[in-house]
Amino acid sequence: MATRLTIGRAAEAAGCKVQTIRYYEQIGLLRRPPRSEGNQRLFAQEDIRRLAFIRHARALGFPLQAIRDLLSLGDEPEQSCEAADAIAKAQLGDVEQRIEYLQALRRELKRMVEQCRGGRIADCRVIEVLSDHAPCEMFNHAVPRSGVGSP
Amino acid sequence: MATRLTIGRAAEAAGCKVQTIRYYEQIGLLRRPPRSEGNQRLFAQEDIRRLAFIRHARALGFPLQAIRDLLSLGDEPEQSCEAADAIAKAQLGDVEQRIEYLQALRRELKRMVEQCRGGRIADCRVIEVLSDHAPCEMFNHAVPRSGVGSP
DNA sequence: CCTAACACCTACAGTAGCTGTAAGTTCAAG
DNA sequence: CTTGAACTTACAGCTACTGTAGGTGTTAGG
Repeated sequence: MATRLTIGRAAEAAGCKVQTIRYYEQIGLLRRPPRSEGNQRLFAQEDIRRLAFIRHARALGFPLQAIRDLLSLGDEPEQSCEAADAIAKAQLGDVEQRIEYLQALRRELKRMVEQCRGGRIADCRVIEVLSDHAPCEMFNHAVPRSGVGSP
Repeated sequence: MATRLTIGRAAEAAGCKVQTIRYYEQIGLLRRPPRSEGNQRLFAQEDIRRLAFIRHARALGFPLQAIRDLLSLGDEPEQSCEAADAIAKAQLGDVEQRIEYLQALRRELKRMVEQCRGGRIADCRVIEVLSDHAPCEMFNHAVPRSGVGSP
């Protein structure tokens, strides 16, 4: 029951473009999958899961290098625990800062939507509220240049 | 006490590169600030706050268009309530999905760090856990192409 | 006052992470 | 066996920066 998928189905499953998958293969994030008689890629379920993981992590703004690090945790389960621990902890700290910031953003957006019920926007404090994190270095690795928005 | 900052100080304050600020000015995300005698930009505190907001939002993976929308909530407080409401609600939905996903990521990272205390990584389930969100369309606009990571 | 060092200026080229297009091949339905 | 969608490679183009070149402004020390 080796239900292998062609690249189009894989892309559909992961919610990304076909070219993105080929790109990930090219830069070594995904293995080079076996090919059909006619030279078409055939992806196993494991490939699809790995791809889905990459897409989710990208959607959250993790750069490919951080994703490479996270993936290495699963790829080399026999590597020293300290190394894995360091990667996981760094990502965890990053994730917690993101959550905190997003919760502040959510509070303010909710407040605005509430206020809107009453007619006009009196005072929009989105910027004030969300820019005042002065000493928070935020993330250690840079934000995706190209839209990490939504795939 | 108009404590205006030169571009270098502004960049330091916001945790970004000098060129990034000039870029934001160029694409109209930041106003063209007043200049000194010698033609150097002088940023007011309000500019810095706006810049800090943009950087935070970018670090979270929001594309510049979404940031433009958020900023417009503050820039045009007299705009129709329906328009503002639509923007705020769309962003709110996006933000809530991000929070949910990040919380799942946090749970799993914590689990790994816990497990790590015990010595070696027995079974790393990071990928399994985070790729199993099959039917979650996640975000509506694409992920930043270029690193939203950290600046 | 003069100069060295450093921050600023414009302009443009290069990078990451995709995304689209062109030109051609393969596969599955009818 | 044909038609058309899905695949192939290759390469150009996009977003959001980032770096570099070549020149000007600003400031600290002598």
